[in-house]
This record gives sequence, structure tokens and C-alpha cells, in this order.
Amino acid sequence: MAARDLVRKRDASATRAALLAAATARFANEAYDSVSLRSIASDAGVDVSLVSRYFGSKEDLFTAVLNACAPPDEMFEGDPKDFGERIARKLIDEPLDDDKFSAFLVMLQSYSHATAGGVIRASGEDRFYGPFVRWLGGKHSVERVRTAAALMKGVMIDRRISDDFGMSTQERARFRKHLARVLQVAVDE
Amino acid sequence: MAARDLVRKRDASATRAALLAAATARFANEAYDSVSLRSIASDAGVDVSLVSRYFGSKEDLFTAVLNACAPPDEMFEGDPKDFGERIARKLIDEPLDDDKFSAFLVMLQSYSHATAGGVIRASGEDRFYGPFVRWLGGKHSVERVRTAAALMKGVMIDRRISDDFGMSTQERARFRKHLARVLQVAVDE
DNA sequence: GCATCTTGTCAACGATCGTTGACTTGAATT
DNA sequence: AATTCAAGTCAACGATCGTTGACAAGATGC
Repeated sequence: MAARDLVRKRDASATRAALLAAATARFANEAYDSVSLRSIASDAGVDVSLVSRYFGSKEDLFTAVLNACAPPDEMFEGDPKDFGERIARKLIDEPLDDDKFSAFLVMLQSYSHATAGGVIRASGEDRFYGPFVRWLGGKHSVERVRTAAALMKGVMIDRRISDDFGMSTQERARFRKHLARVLQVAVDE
Repeated sequence: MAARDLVRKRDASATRAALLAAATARFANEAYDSVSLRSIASDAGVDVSLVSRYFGSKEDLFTAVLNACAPPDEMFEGDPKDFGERIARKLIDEPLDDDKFSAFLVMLQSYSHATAGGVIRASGEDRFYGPFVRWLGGKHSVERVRTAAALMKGVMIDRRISDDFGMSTQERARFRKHLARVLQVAVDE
């Protein structure tokens, strides 16, 4: 919807990018079947048929979205000792609508869909667990990463289900503190 | 599909129950829009129109499913000191296809859908968080419950995404042990 | 200024969806 | 055995979906 405002004059790559951005936003907020190509095209301000022209099928578009999503690199930077604090703040306080968590959200929305699920499974290991495990290191890092990742996913879902957790400011502060501690325990050796 | 085997002879309440069971199974494994009333009726071995006749609309059926799902009472029984061990074993080793986690799974599948999400939000507090908080007790039980519940949800999603976590038996045993510890930290005061 | 290729629109397709109403079948009652 | 009402089937509806091909319009090179 942002892209429709500025007058874009017959620029194929710009249109493709606008479609990809619109698709990312849609797939990050709704499940695969709920997202219609017409809504994506409408968001980008172009006709539906261009989606098929530029990306092929709906599945191809979904794959392109997942591959274009920048993995949240910042998660896998910094001192692992600060992991809990850093991630808890991100998960609870930071706005969700920027691109930081797109790959994450897209995965959570459509993981159980027959078509999209396959794409997600294929991409998840390479683009998320792999870097995570490599960054964390240490003994049994696979199990620790899985635990932390599961907690992160659950928190993101809870945030959406309950509309910012449906907590008071005080409760949310305590929640963040507690979550930080538990997250740290999850990744610690 | 189980219900179609036995010859059911014009029993309205039995048919209604079969439809509800089929719908629960479908909604526990796919997102709201992915589930078609025709597939549910087919599983129950009857015509689609009976779904509308017995339940009204698709949304009404979804509501009936969520209300009929027994909350996982066993979670909120026993000593809170064993919570981590008990739940970790359930989440990782116990088969998912029984009715124990149906409410949980249904919520996870359709939480972001415009229509179904409202139903879920309305039902979630009463049927899940409420009993959980009441059972756990102690200071800041809301925040502790949220943390533990988020971890549980994430693990269930991960289990589905990665097809039983995609771990070896050894890894899975270690994962369960680590998860049990983290879960316990999440609920402990 | 004309031809050419690209970019975008429009219209339609077959399929599937939720939902509705008319019809058929079976069982129970009289 | 005839009647009656519930239980289930069948066919169709309007809507929406993904996808495709024909067509219009803007840009580019000669």
C-alpha cells in the first residue's frame, strides 16, 4: 500500500520488488491459503496477472518471499551471555511490522500447509537453525538451539494471539525479565 | 474416516458427533481456510450440507470444536515441581493425534485468521490460561504461565515443522531433558 | 515518425469454496 | 399397511481463487 502512493513508471524490477514486499507482508500476517494473489497485487498497485508473470505460481512466489527474507542476523551476533536480555527485548518490545522478523513470521503462519510447509522445512534448516547452531557453539548446541527457538516462536505467536500479550506495562516488564532469564537458561550450556 | 467404517444408521446425535470429531481433527492439523467443510463431511461419511444443518456456519462449527475440546486437564494436575519433566515427556514423546492436545493444536493452526482468531482469543483465556494460572499460583504467576505456555506452543510447532524434531534418539533424549529443565525454570518462582 | 519490445491491464477459464433449498429415504407411530 | 417426520442426499447458487492469453499503452531504437 506504500508502493501504490509513489508514481512508479513502468519499471519491471521495481514492480517485482513491490510485489515481493507486499507478498512478504501478507504471508507474515496470514496463512498461505488466506493470502490471495489479488490482495498482494492490490497492495503493490498492479494487476494480478503480473504476479504470475514475474514469479510463476503462488508456490514460487512463496519460495521467493522466504528466500528474500533476510534472516535475523542480529540475533546471531554479540555475546551469547546477553542472548536472553537481547532477544527478550526484541520479542516483547520491538515493533513486529518491520522486516526483522519476516522470515520468522512467515514460517509460523504457514508451517502446516501441505505446499508451503515443504518450502519452509527446506528453508528453515539452512537459513535459521544452521546459523543459530553455528553461532552458539558448545556442547549439544542443537538441543539448546531448539529449545530457545521454540520459546521464541511461542512468544511471537502469543504476542499476536493476545494483542501484545494483553498485559499491563508492569506485567510486561516482569514478563520480559522472566523471559530473558528463561531464554538464557535455554541457550546456556 | 474412522466413523465411515461402522454402519451408522440415521442417528442424528451420532452423526453430529462424528462431524465434530472430524472437524476437530482437521482444524488441529490445518489452518482455518485450508479446512473445507467438504473434507470434514467426507471424513464423517456424510454429505456437506449436514454440516450447515447441524452447526450453522463454518465459524459456528469452529466455535463448537473449540468449546468441545477438552482442555488438557492433566497438565494442571500433580506437583508443580514435576511440571517440567511431565510436560516435556508429553510434548516430545507422546503421540499428537489423540485428543489431549486438540484445543492446543487448533489454536496454533488458526490464531492469525481474522474470523477464527477472534474465537480463539475469546476461548483461550477461559479454557487455558485461566486454569493454568489458578493451578500454578504464587507470585507473578501470569508471567510465568505465559513463558511456559509459549515454550510449549513453540515445541509443538517445531515438532510438526521438523517431523518429530528431526533428531536422533540420543538427541531427542537430551532435548527432552534440557526442555524439562527450562520448562521448570519457566514455571518456578 | 515508425516499428519493436517491454510493461501493464482486462476478461475469461475451470476449480473450489460455503451455503441453501428441494428432493429421497428410512424409521417410528398410529 | 399407511402416514408422518426426521435424516441424509443431490444439485445448484454466487463468490472467490489461481492461472492464462489476448490486447492496450508506454518506452526505446532506427
